[in-house]
Order: sequence, then structure tokens, then C-alpha cells
Amino acid sequence: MTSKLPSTSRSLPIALIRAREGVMSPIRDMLSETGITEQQWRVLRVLAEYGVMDAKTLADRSSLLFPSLTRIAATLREKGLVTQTRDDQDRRRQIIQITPEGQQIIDDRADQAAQIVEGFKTTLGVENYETLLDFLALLDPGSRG
Amino acid sequence: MTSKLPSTSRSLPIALIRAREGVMSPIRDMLSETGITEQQWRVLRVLAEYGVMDAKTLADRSSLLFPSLTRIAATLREKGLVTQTRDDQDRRRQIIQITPEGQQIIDDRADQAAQIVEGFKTTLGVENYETLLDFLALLDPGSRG
DNA sequence: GCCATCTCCTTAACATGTTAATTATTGTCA
DNA sequence: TGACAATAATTAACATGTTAAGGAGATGGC
Repeated sequence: MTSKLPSTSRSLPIALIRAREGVMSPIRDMLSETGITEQQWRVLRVLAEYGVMDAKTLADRSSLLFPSLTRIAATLREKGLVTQTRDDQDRRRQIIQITPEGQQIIDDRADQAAQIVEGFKTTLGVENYETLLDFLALLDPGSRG
Repeated sequence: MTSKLPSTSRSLPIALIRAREGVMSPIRDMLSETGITEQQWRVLRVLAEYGVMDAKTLADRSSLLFPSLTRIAATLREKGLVTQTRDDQDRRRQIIQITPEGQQIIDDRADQAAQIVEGFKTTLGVENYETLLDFLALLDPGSRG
């Protein structure tokens, strides 16, 4: 088979990068006032949604590699937005929990973030938006059978 | 308006990250043998497709921020995969060109990379694949009206 | 020509992505 | 039990993402 590469203007990886940049740009603008990064925001959101959990689960749910999460957790601890304690049953595990201060950041920005998302739903149309999420899930090996 | 954030399991930014990871993982595996990174590959591909160009255009077409491109170009120069010369007409501009060694890397892996892409087309179906690219373009402010 | 301004590029500083090595703890099985 | 494998987390090293600042060259109005 002598297939040829698609033009970079029609490349899936590049399209994913550009779409991500388009989506994250207004979110980053919103977060710039809070002093936390996009990834720190993501970790706090997962903790707010699911509650306390161990670091490995948190990394998975936040779509972060473990070394990244280790650093981000340290930063969030310094900011007083999460606490980290060792699990007594399995002393390898670190249990991470959001603090009231961390929860406050989520609460303060949830509406604004939701409106940004609504804007993209409007851009694509609600039906296309859901279809897009389905297609993206198919590209994620973690959500395929 | 008291909108609520979508669950992180149905979050567009996270879905984009996970999809990108799913797509790039096999490409990174392929590139690991060559000693170049995903971004260096992207730069070489753009240069191979469009030919010689200035650094700003290269950054745009590669979807890289300028500071990143500066570093990547330096790395590729050290590897002997590109050359960089100052533009005589506009001495602010840096002209970047792929070398035969750089072109060889593209040529050696083009078929393999194309087959990886074909795999995703099969996963989604050709029609859905094209629809996905269209949706992603709508999220990219650089390609909207 | 001169100055303000803009553009292209580089550098710096910090955060994250990525892979590999290391440590501490737990689980397994002969 | 004791050796060995597996797991959770950290650390290290290097590349990139991101924002801000700075340097060099071009541009336009006066």
C-alpha cells in the first residue's frame, strides 16, 4: 500500500490541536483572573464533582499523567485549594480532597464557564455538539470497548 | 442565568484532550524510533508540503506558538534536518528550509503515518471522519469567518 | 531625516507533557 | 516466611505550552 499523508490543513491531529486551542482560549481568559491554570481548574472540577479520591483515580479522571498530577497537587496544596493525606489502609495511596477555598473557586466561576460551553453549543448546534462528543469518544482508547 | 457545568465525563475540553491522546499515541510510538518529537514531525511535514517559508508562517501552519517554534527550529538545526537563514529583503525574517535528511525522515515514515490515519477513518467511518474535521474547524477561530 | 509604532524573532520564567528511573508499599506464591 | 512481581507515588530530565519582556529591523507620518 502506497498511501500518502493528508495535507496538514486536513490533518486530524492538527485539527484537534486547533479546536482545543479555540475552546480553551476563552476559558484561559476567564481563569487568568483567578491565578490558576487550565489543568488546576480541571483537577478542582473533578474533585468538586466526585469528591475525595486517591491520586491515581484523580489523574485518570482529569486526563493528566501521573507526574503532572504530582506537581499540580503540590501547587494546589500550597495555594490551600486541596489537602493531601496518606491512606491508612493502603499506605502507598495519597488521598486528595478539595478545600472550601477550592470549592469556592469552582462555585464562583461555574456559571461563567457554563456559558462559554453554551456558546460552543450554539456555534455547532446542540445536535452536532453531541455528535462531536460521540466521535471524540471513539478516538479515545480509554472509552472504547 | 444559573447554568451548571457539564459533568467532566461529558466536557468538551477533556474530550478533545483524550481524543488527541488517542490519536497521537500510535504516532508517538512510530516516532520514538526516529528520535524526533511529535511537534518536530509536524514542522517537518509542513515544510515538506509547502516548501521554504519564514518562521512566522511556519509557526501558523504548524499550529505552534512562536516561542515554541524558535526552540524547535534550533533543535532541528542541530539535528541537521532544517536550515535557517536571514531574509535579505526583510532582515527581521528567518527563512527555514527542510534538508534532504529531514525530507528523508518524512519519506521513510509517510506510508506508516498514513496507515495510522486510515485506521481512525475506519474506526469512525469515512463520512463521520470528514464530519468530525468539519466540526473541529468550527471550533477553531482561525478558520471561522 | 526623525520619531513613534509596528512587526519578526528571541529570550526568560514558570507550568505541563512525556518517558524513564527510583522509592515505598502491597500482593503472590513456592 | 522470603524472594519476587506488581502497584502507587515521586523525582529527574528534557521538550513543549504559555505569557511577558526585550532587541532588531521595517514603516508611516511629519
